[in-house]
Amino acid sequence: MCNDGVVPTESSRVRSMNETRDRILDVALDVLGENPDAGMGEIASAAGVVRRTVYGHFPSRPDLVRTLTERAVAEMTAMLTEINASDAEADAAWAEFIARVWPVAHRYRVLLALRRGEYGEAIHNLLGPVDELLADLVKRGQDSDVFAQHLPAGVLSQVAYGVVFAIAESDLSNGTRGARAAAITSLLMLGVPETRAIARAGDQP
Amino acid sequence: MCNDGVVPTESSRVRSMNETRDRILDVALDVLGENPDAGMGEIASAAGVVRRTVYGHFPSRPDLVRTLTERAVAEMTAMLTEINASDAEADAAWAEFIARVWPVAHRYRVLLALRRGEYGEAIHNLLGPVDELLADLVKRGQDSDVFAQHLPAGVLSQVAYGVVFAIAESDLSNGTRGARAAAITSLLMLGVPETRAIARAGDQP
DNA sequence: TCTTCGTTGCACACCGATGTGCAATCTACC
DNA sequence: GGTAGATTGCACATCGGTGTGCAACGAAGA
Repeated sequence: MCNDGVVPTESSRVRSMNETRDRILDVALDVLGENPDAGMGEIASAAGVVRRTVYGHFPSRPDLVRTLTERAVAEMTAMLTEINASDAEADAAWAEFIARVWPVAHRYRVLLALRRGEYGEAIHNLLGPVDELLADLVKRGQDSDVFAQHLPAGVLSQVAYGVVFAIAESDLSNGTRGARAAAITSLLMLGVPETRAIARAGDQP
Repeated sequence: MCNDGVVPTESSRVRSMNETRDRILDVALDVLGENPDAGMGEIASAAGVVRRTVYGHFPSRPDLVRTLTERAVAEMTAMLTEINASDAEADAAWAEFIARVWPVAHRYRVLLALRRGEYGEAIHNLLGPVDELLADLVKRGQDSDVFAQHLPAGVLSQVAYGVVFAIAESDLSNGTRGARAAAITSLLMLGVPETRAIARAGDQP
């Protein structure tokens, strides 16, 4: 009949299923963020669902984690390629990246913790593209003498955005205060002089 | 007879026992540094000893971890109180701290990873004094306008020495190159201008 | 109304790690 | 040589998490 849109196979049936699936993913990001070793049981109850149901959507725990990671990588790469495409100066681009990453940084903090440990290898591979884009941005900044060169772009970018997550974890994640602080701090570490760093961070209200 | 010195109760007996005990602790620091979730079995075999023997020295896994933490805390606090007692400028003191901490930073990296997860609470408490001393040093720097004030001393110190460990983990832990880079990076993040940061880091050969 | 299918609650087997017990073994010390 | 004690090798029980099977329930769809 009125098959409006795409793939309306079953209007309410598959929808509520997708809702629980998404809810499980959302909650899992939260729970694993608190404790990366949380079990399927914890995730299930946090999602208001029975453990058995989680296994109905994700065959195994690694599957769930992988899906989570792929989600994060997709978001991040989209954001980063867009920013990296602009011709803004590297420090301005970095500040914008922090501003846009901030609302989700705390959400995806689990990925940093998960990089070492069981799935470390897999996640590391998934996160590869993000790392590259980040390193590219820093390299661009170093080549244009906006960023310092006391460390190779690869490690500098890693450490710099590790700092962002570290700040995101420390209490003051309320409002934009944390975002500004994170932007300033990472810019300082990248070698941007204090006054300029503050100005760049201020560019993003 | 010749009871030379203190507590020579049994000269070679208890000594070889202490040797294995120390070896277990040393190796455990290593193994847990690679994988904080490593089991007693892994630690034991890495120490060239059977699992049962480890339980002979440490009643339980938490006991082992606690002993490890106490060791680290003792070393760190000793180092920090000494440095903090000097009347050097805050950035010079920080540079010296990094220089002295560097050789063991990679060794104690497990503590950073262990702060979240099972023993998180306990370790956090143990590490309290170290955190305080670090925060004191940064506060001193902020009060004398040597360090920036875009973040409260508490979180700034945490993030700054988190960076040191992060750099220590990233490959280039060979020689003093890494130490210099870590000192410069953390000083930059603390708000010290680049030229001065490089000079301070250079003070420590 | 009857069917479909996601969900539930319970069952179970499996696995790995923890911690303990105990006899056997080897070695430093008497 | 004999003995104490650390170490070993193996046994075992326990615990928690994983993944699966299956009969029920309940609500959307034919």
